[in-house]
Amino acid sequence: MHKQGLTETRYNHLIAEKKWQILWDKKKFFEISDVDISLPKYYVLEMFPYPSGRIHMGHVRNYTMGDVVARYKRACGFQVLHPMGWDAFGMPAENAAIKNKTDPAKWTYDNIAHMKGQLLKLGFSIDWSREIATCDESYYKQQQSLFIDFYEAGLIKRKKAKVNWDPVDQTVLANEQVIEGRGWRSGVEVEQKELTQWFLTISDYAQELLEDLDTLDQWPTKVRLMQSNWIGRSEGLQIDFIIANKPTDITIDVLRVFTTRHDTLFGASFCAIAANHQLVEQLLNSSYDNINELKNFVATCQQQATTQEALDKAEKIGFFTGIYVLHPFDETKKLPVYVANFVLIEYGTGAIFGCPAHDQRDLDFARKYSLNITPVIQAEKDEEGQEIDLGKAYTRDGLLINSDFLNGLTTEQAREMVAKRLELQTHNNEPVAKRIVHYRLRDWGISRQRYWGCPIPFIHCEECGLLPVRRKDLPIRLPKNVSFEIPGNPLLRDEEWCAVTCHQCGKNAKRETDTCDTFVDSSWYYARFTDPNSNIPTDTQKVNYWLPVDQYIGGIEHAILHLLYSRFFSRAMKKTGHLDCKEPFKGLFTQGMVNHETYFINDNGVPSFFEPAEIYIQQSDGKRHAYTIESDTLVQIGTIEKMSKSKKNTIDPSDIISDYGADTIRWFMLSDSPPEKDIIWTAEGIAAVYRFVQRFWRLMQRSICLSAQDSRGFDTSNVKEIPQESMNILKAAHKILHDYTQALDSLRFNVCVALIYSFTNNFDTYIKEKESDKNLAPAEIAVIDEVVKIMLRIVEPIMPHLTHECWQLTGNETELCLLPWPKVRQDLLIVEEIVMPVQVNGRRRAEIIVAIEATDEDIEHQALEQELVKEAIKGQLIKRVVIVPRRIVNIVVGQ
RNA sequence: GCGGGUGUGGCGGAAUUGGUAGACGCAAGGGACUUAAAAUCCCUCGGGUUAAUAACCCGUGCCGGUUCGAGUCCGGCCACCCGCACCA
Repeated sequence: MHKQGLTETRYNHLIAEKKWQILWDKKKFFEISDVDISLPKYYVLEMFPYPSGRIHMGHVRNYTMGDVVARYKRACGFQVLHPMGWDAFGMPAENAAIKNKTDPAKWTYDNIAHMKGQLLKLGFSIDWSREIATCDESYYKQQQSLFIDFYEAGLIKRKKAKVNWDPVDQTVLANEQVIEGRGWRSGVEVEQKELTQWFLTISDYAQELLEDLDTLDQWPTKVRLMQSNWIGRSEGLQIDFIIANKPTDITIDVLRVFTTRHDTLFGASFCAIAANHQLVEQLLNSSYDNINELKNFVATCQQQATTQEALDKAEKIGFFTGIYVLHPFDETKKLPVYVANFVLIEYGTGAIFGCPAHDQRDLDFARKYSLNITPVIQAEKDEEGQEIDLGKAYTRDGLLINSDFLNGLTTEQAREMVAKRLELQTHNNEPVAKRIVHYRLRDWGISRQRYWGCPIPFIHCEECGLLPVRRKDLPIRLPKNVSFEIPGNPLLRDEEWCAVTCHQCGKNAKRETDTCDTFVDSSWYYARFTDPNSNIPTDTQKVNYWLPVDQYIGGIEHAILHLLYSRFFSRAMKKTGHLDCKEPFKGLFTQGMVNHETYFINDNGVPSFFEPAEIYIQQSDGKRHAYTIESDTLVQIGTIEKMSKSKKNTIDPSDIISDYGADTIRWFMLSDSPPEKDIIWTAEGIAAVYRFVQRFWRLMQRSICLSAQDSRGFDTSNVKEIPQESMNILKAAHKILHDYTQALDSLRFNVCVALIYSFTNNFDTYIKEKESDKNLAPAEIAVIDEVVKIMLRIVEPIMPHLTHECWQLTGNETELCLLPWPKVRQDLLIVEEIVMPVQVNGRRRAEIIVAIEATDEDIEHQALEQELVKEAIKGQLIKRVVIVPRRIVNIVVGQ
């Protein structure tokens, strides 16, 4: 291209993006076929998608961030693993099958094909040769093998337990999948059922999972905290209260309670047990007098709603059993035992002692049943010296009162003293109390009574009992052509599939019909990516080279579920010899959502929503008004919310890619908002980015046109021969390179974007001046060339197609994405002169330009010379002059 | 209730971690080019005093403190957001 012959062209994203995507794919730039374990590695991973059918903006934002990191790290010399796969098992495929009478497998693989096509158009630098879907036989075969290993190592158990049953989805749910008493998918209230289920023994790892959170210094504190709360460690005391008047037919002679407030033991005035406590069960099966009343009460408790509002309003009610227990320090004191609706069987021992003065629930209860309220902690006085409100339980620390030998001790000392004494006290040769650590974390129930999941590789033999399938018989494949017309688990009804011959005794046996929770599938996929075709779950050498994942990126919604399960899985896989790292994700980044405003009309109090595509916006008297395109009806502009089908405020990424291009959408996703915060999608915003894409293209065309002139081999390290203006732009470019690299290292993409905008403005001004200059000096040509190279290289991770297209204009042979990251020239960051603001008593009065080597005396002298400074000082005494090197001058004056 | 976070123009947000608050982008207003539109380019844009793009005053949720100097640190409030929760 020649300067005179230049006619600026518009950048055609449709042609350019297609061209580069084909080339990258053909040259396999992003595939790692032969791993060189002597190279430094970097594993960047984004949470793999569920193949719902279409890519949404959340995916685009997530994978754009990952791609920028991957491209950047490659340029920094790392061997980068950046794979993609599909979390492909799960309910939606089955629901679709029920609705449309399709095969879940076909539905899933069709969706994968479509979504992969969408992802390819975004130009992500993904190693597609490693693509896996969790519903692939080759994947779940290895998962079944892992399952058997875990079983043999005691990491999986089959046990009878109360589980959460979702009556709509007809399956069991893990505790983590129950939100406010409702199934996380179906939204209906879950029921409690006693079933024999498969459990992963995650609770054995509670302490380790908790402690090791401290090592995850590249995780958001928030996520670590959420996990810590979920594991819910509490140190307390388990105390056995001796039953004073044991009724006949009752085998229990002590009531075991758990408490963290044993310092308040002298304030105890009753005990309470859960409605489904063992003692209640025994009473119901005994010759107990009030058996009918008790039955009724238990029924009332079980009907109790578990929603938040209901719990807030629910009255504390109890039923006196007629049983009394002895106070462990004072046998003359007998505490009545109640069945109470606020005591949970799941927590602790399902029984408590109540201390009304220092626990709000106990106080409410005590008031209702006229039980003693004895304060045992001296309440602090408030600011006005008033005793703190007695209507409320005093739950803070303080000094002990009314507590015999504990009087005067602090709460902490009292706890220690109580524990010590009760540990020594015995009943039937057993210590009355034991210090225990209780965790909220329960074992992870993974049985699902569904078809579209990984079959659990076990058989039930009438003779031999429960047996794992032999390895050589793996995988246990899902049956094909299954009917979904009857509700419930199709596997259970498939007699042909269920019937097997026991490999041990040769008799008839039945296949296990439960499948794995899909969270099992996603708990180890990051390990499988390191060698997706291996005929064992992981290739030790490869998995240990690549793991841990250096940067994992995904949504905060997985803070507990997926991330906790994965942390457990890596430990379990370590124990069974499949890999050698405890923590699977070294760095974690949780990105914000993509939001959009909503449009609706009020239809008799019910909002009826419109898609952004159905709406146009007009401005009048400073306000925005929305109208429907179809009929010009005025609609209301609602709140800005997460894009969702129900609010119809979604934008299809594919439409944006065809209208504006992948680079535009990628740039938009990273601009403005910090990556951890939500971003607001606007039509104006995306149009503005597109303007920038065109502007950048024009600027690069013009710059490359200038730099194409002969620079006669000028070397820009000859700084003395570079004219001032060009020197300034070269320095600015290196400063941007420096700042940009720093921002990228800390994933502050929005700052990167702003830096590029800013520098583009400067460079544009500079190029305009140089274009009017007929005879550019070789030094100037060389500077333009260097600046263009830096710009293109650093923008490439975000807008790879556009920058490759520009790079092609320079005539360089090597593809841009293969070039190393530019080195910051430290000599160019050094400034000779600095602008220093001069303050008088902290108020800025003037600015001085000083040489870098200027002494404090020089600076002070120059500062005091300023007219405005003189005026501000006028008549006052200079007390002190603060000079912060390279920053600021502050003159402190006074009378 | 417990735990955590956030608060900066009309909006999204910068601010070298204690050193010129408002970078950059959006929106808005004005202008140039054009028959017109699109596209592009230029200017203004926190509030106030002012002829002024001279200078000064106020200004980072509120009150106070530390400091030569506070958006940044400390104490106390207020508001909003998120997570957990009859957890003993």
